This record gives sequence, C-alpha cells and structure tokens, in this order.
Amino acid sequence: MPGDYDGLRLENQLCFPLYACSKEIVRRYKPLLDELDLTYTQYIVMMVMWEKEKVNVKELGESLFLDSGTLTPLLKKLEAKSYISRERSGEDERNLIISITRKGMALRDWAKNVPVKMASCVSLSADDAATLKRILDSLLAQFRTGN
Amino acid sequence: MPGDYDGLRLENQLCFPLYACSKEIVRRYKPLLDELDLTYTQYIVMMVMWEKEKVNVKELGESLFLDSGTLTPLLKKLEAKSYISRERSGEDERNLIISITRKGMALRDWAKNVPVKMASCVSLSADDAATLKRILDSLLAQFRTGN
DNA sequence: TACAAGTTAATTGTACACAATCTAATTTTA
DNA sequence: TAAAATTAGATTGTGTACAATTAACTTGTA
Repeated sequence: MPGDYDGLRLENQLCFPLYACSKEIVRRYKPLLDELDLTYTQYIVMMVMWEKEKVNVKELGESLFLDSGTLTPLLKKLEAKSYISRERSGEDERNLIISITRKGMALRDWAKNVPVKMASCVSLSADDAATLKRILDSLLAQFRTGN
Repeated sequence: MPGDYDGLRLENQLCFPLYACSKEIVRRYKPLLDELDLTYTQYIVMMVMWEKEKVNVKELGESLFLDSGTLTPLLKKLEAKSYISRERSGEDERNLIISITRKGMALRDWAKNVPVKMASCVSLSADDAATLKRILDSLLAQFRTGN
C-alpha cells in the first residue's frame, strides 16, 4: 500500500524536532554557562537550589526528571566547586540533604542575565513562545502523573 | 529589586520543559525500539536510511543535528547488526558512504507500527500536535541557517 | 519486636552528545 | 604546481542519561 511508511518519515515526526531543538538550544547555552563553570544540567540543578536552598536527591530528581544515576556524580561535581554541600539527614539516614552554599547563592547574581541573553538567541514570537510553553508544560504534567 | 531573579525560576523556563519532554518521550520509545534492537538515535538514523538508501556521514549529521563523534561509533554498531554497510567513496576517499542492507530495509516493516503506538502513548490534541510541530520546525529551520 | 517490605542513594554498565584535536584526502592559490 | 587552506571522518576526553542492581536504612505488621 502506498503511504504505508509515511509515519516513519523524519519530516513527519514530532519527537525528532523536539529532540533536536532541545539539543540545539542546550548547545547555545554552553558559552553563557561556561562563564559560570556550569553545564546545562548543573545549571537547572542550581535553579532548584536557588529557590529551595535545601532538598534531598529524590525531590531534586522529581523536579528535574533525573534519577540518582545522573544526579549522584553531578552533585559531587557541584560540591567540588563549592556551590552546594551534601550531608545525610539525621532524622532519616537514607536521605542526602543538598544545601546551597554562600558561593552557590552568590552565583545567582552572575546567572541572572543568562535567560535574557538566551531569549535574544532564539527568535520566537511572544505568542509562539507562550503556546510552546503551554503545550510542553501540559505534556510534562501528564508525564508526572504516571501516564 | 524584587523579581530580579524571576527569569531564573524553573517554572519560567522554556528550554527546561523542552529538554524534559524530549527525554521523557525518548524514554517511552525504548520498549518499542527494544523489539527492533535499536536505540532512539539508531532509530532516527535508520529513518534517514529508509528514505535515502545511501548517504555519507556529513549529510546524515546535517539531517539529524549530530556530529561524527556521535555518528562514528553508532554507525559501527549498526554495521555490526548488519542493518547498514560502510565503505569509502571511490571518487573522494574522505567520504564514507553508508548504505542500507537488505536486512536494514526489512526492518522497516517491523518499525512501521512504532509511530502509531507512540501516538497513543502521548495524548495531545491534533491541534496542539500540529502547532507544536509548526513551532519546533520553524526553530529547527532557524538553527539550520546558522543563527 | 523480629523481619519482610519498602525507600533512598550509590554503583555498574551501556549509549549517547559534543568540543577539541588529529589524520588523510582534496582543493585553492600564490 | 607545490605549499596552504579546507574538508571529512575518526579519536579523545568529559559529562550526562538511564536501566538494573546493590546496600543501608526505615517502616509496617504478624
């Protein structure tokens, strides 16, 4: 049957442009984040820390859709840079409490221009940006509730 | 100034939901692609091969936004599975020509249900899916033309 | 209250991703 | 046309990602 393979054409994919856009945008973050000595993943971890100041690995993972296999080595690197500290909870020794340090909090002032600079790097109308965000957030909400 | 750090709030990011959705969707592909003995990246390479039958690494990389550091080992794995073959061009020895094999082409029949199954896995209205695709494709086009 | 069940991080193993560098082949140009 | 510049892939090194397993700790319950 003609058109039997249309679903397999790259141009008909929805996941592929999502995957490629994500990578390309993260790549554009790199020069900005290099100045902060952060990778993109480390940057989004710091975003959570700037807001919460204290979290355990599980909460962090749920916020960012990352598991301990990714977070454990990454958090050790952030600790080596003195942006966070890691210590076991006294109440429940299974929990590792991540706390932001003074140096980590100070980094926020250096970081606050990153979103502004990125916005100018990706040209998207305000409408499209809002629509894109609405759709992606609804997908993420769907993924959070199990699916 | 109050609100000075609003741009750094995770909930105000556009890149983060893009990044997280991309990963979550790719993760949902895994059980389907396991049956084909393909990873997601290998799957999109095969998508190009099913359409073109012959390409060099550079063209493949431009189609998929991947570089030789990613493609070289991945193509060797696809060759080990006999889905593709790799040989230098006679005309220009710098070019490596990737050709799909009979076995690789046969895989297309097993793969053709993957897009259908994925569609049912991500619930998105037809409208939102079309809008999402339009916006992402326009971003990708922008990235292709330098930016 | 012992102990099975569940929870939290850490570890292991595989597979991308990409910057930077290298090598070989081809093209340009002085 | 020989040296310089360019191009195409391969290699190296670092950093995610995530499935599967493990180990330590806590909790629920018989």
